[in-house]
Amino acid sequence: MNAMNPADYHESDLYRIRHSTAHVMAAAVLEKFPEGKVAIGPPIEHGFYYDFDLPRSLTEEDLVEIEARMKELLKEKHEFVYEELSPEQAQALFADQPYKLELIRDILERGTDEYGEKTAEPVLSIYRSGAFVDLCRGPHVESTKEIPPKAVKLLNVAGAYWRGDSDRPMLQRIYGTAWESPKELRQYLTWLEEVKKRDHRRLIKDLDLLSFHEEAGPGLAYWHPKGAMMRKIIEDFWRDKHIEGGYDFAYTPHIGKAWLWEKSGHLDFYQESMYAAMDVDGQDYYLKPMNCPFHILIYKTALRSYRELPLRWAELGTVYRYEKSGVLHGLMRVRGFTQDDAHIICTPEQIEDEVLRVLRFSLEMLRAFGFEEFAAYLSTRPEKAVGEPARWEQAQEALRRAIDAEGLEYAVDEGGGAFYGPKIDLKIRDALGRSWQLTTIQFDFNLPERFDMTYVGEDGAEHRPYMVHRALLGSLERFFGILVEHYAGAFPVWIAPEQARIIPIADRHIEFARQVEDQLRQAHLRVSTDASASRMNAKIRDAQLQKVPYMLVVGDREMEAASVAVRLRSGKNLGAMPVAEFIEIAEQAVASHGLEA
RNA sequence: GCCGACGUAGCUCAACGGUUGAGCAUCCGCCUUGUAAGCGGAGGGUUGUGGGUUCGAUUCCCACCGUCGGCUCCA
Repeated sequence: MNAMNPADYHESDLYRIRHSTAHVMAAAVLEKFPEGKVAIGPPIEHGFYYDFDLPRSLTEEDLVEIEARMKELLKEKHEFVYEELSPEQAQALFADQPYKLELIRDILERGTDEYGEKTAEPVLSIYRSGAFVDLCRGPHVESTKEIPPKAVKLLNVAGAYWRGDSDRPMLQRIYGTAWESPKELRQYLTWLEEVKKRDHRRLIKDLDLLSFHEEAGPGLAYWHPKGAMMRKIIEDFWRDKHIEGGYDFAYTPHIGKAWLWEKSGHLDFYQESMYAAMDVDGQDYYLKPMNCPFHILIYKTALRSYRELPLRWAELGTVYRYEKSGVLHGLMRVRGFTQDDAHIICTPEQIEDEVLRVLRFSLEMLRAFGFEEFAAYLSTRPEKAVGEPARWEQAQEALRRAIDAEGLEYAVDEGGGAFYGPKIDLKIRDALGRSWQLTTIQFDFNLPERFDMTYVGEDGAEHRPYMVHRALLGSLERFFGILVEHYAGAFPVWIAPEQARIIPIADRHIEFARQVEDQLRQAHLRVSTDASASRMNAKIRDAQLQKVPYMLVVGDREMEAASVAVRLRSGKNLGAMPVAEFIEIAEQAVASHGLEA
């Protein structure tokens, strides 16, 4: 399911098919609910949707019915006929469609199309197909005969605000998908099943990695021993890399007085997403939503010289944010999480080198975890911003040059930066072709000002340092969830919580199995022996389901030869080999960060 | 936060206006096994929580909590 680039997609036949299918769906819905109001219905990445204002909530059965009716309509082979209208004609045609009237007003007054995008000149165009007519800029297929009915499927219903505005009415959105052929639809549905199979919320349960507890608070993750082992491995690797990368570490508290958050501005801007204050000896304390103010306090414990810059301070800092209940999603969106945070404090002259260094560092880190495809996003100065324009300019240039130096493809989000500074975000593509934002590298012209951070320059005067926040993996929880889905739980050997499982065939082999286990443990492999009463086949099945990379079967023959019969979770059987040889193979896999071999 | 759906044993799911069932897992036996489930037995749920309707609710209604699909949001 690799995505086309947006411009190509917009011009494609597939786009037309989906856009037209959305119209056919709207036609079917209006037949069923003649009093229904229609909003907008664009193509999206893997299909289309259409928003409706209907007299009642749609059910699963409605969807089945609507889909069946759509297929009939498609078979009737309606032409899509384009027409341009005068404002009066358009208003008359859509007199009982308030959402369309609003769109017409916008097209005329704001020069935008029905999706709110700017257009060259306002044109009120419609497409007729059968009895259905919709305000629409197109493009569409010539006729519904271009849409194979068996390549169309409705997927689900969800609520969606009119114009995406939470102050406006909630509409019902029907999501559907459409393809050029039934075969492509089947492939897409298979892909959706694969997505579901890899869902980290399922896998963290099946693999006994983490849990959540309703009784103890939503959005708060509990790391079980196996998940904790993996996290430890990730953290150890992360720390070692940071030492090599010239970072120092900090540890800071989890709570701080209101003063800190007033000073940082968090209470002004983000209070609604902070956990409520707790009263301690008559003072308000808050759980930290970010680590930066703490690092700044450390910075300010000394008069800093330009000679000690750049400072690079990293912390796996656990923060708490009160995310709205409806947005929590497994490990991907939680209320308590650990950022792989760092702050770089440097002089203006150093900024370019530092940015490039971070970017390279990030790519190296992400590659180590098996991600190979990256895309960069540069977000620049918004209308409302703090900090001198010259600094913004310099920072943006530094970011741009770093991206160029690494040869990354990137998109610019003009005016998309935070009010306090420009940033680069890096997205990775996972094994299913989905992209996830991980790394963020953000300038901050706000906090150094608010906390009056300074350093003494060569000239003996005080200067304001640059400060860059960066998180490479983002949050450990979320990164973990992404890793789980990327590998479908079959982690590379170096990360796998259990690298090898020894499977004695009969009880008389258990003692030998323990000896082997001990040898492997001495070689720093994570290993266990399945001494249960089950048969070998059941033990293998169990290890397979737990996605253990190496299964070492030991029976009479192995005991005789002091060997292990190595089975990989891929199903491949390497046969018997001396224990030392297996250790070598496993160590090789660990060192290469690869899968079992 | 908003719209909709859902919440039954550790897990996956079934059933029902009238004293909840299965598979897997667990425990106990028997079997001692050669590359994805050997066989038998036992234990385990005041059906998310709190109200209401009813002779009677797990089932119907309301509220709350949580989960799921989205929307808004994501410093």
